[in-house]
Amino acid sequence: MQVEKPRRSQAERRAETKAALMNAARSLFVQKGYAETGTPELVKEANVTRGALYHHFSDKADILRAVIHAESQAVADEISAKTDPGQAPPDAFMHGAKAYFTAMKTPGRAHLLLLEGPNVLGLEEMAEIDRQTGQGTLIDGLQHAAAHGQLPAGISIDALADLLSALFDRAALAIASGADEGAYVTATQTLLTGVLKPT
Amino acid sequence: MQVEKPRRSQAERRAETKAALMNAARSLFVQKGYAETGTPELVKEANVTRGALYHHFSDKADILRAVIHAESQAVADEISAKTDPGQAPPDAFMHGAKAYFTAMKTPGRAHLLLLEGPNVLGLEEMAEIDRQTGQGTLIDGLQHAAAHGQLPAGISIDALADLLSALFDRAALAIASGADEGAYVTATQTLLTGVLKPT
DNA sequence: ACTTGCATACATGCAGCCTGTATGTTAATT
DNA sequence: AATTAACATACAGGCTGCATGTATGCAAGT
Repeated sequence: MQVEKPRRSQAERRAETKAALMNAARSLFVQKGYAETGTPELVKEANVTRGALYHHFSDKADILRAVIHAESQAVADEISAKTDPGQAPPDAFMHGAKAYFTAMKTPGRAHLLLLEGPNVLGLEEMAEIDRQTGQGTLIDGLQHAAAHGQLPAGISIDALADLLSALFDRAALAIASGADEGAYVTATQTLLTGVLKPT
Repeated sequence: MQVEKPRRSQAERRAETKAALMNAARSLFVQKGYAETGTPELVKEANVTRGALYHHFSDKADILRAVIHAESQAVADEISAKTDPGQAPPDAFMHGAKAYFTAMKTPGRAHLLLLEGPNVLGLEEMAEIDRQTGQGTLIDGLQHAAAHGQLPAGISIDALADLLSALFDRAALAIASGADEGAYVTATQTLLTGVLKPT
């Protein structure tokens, strides 16, 4: 019995172990939570050693950072794939929200992006990641709506975007946790149409 | 130099050390965060030993639980003191929200109740604490509004309450973090009046 | 083509800290 | 005086981050 050693290039080797670590991390962080997952258990699941882990990532939080980043990117991709860029503001928000809800239904994703992420990395860094991946879609949309006179005068777009963001997140989390999707979509829609008055 | 030993009753002694521990915990958890505060540091600040800590609390999270509970109770008390029970739903929510924002301005309170609490104890337990202290004011208010036909037909009160709760929390956190209070109050009001249509 | 030197990608071992518990001690209550 | 509550002290286990050791791919020179 000889274990085969398929001579891999450094780049391949590197990519494979990094992927193995991130897969194991995603799985365990979702299953048991970040704090309850130790690095010994993590590397065992990934079939590498702790040395490899600390070679690829600066510390334990850095793995979560990488996982979160990938997950956030996936959400942004899913949404932009299902979103029509030239859509009128009244419906555009609701379509975007639904796409967001759908993307967040991917198992474990809501847990990672809405719970573990903010907990470990903090709200500021999560906002920064959102900016890098999602490019501040919400604020753009609101500014567009404001330009068309569909927002009440004198309202702060930043504050409104912040509140709506919290709203969407909570809805996504509830839906992903098995709550009645229809109820949350309806409630979200009601709140949205309440601020966005037609031209 | 003789250190005085003021013969205290067991009840006094117990209350004093417990208070010292909770004060130290509140201070350090706010200053450095829960995870970054070790029990050795905590007991040093409280001038007791780790033995006392584990005599009064089952584990580290149990101290945070006690602090959170007290803080949540304080919020509930402040709000109910400034709230008129027999107020019409259109304004009642906004007055309640403002009272909530004000109560949450107490230094460290937002950090404890909206960040550390959910992180460490989880959303479910936080909801349970809210139920015990705040007695589900929001849902009551919404049901009252619905009974007077001030809510859109077919909307889920539970879902709406959940979303509004997330909204208020985010606003409170932003305000407590130094954001422009007026902007958030206005945005909150706009969203609220959007769902609550007058009779 | 082959070796020589080097950098990359890990593996292993160690030091420090932290949590929870078990056991010991003092002081109040009965 | 006996008992029990309220601590204090000591210990075991685990986990993180780093420091050091090793092997493998790679690139250059000859």
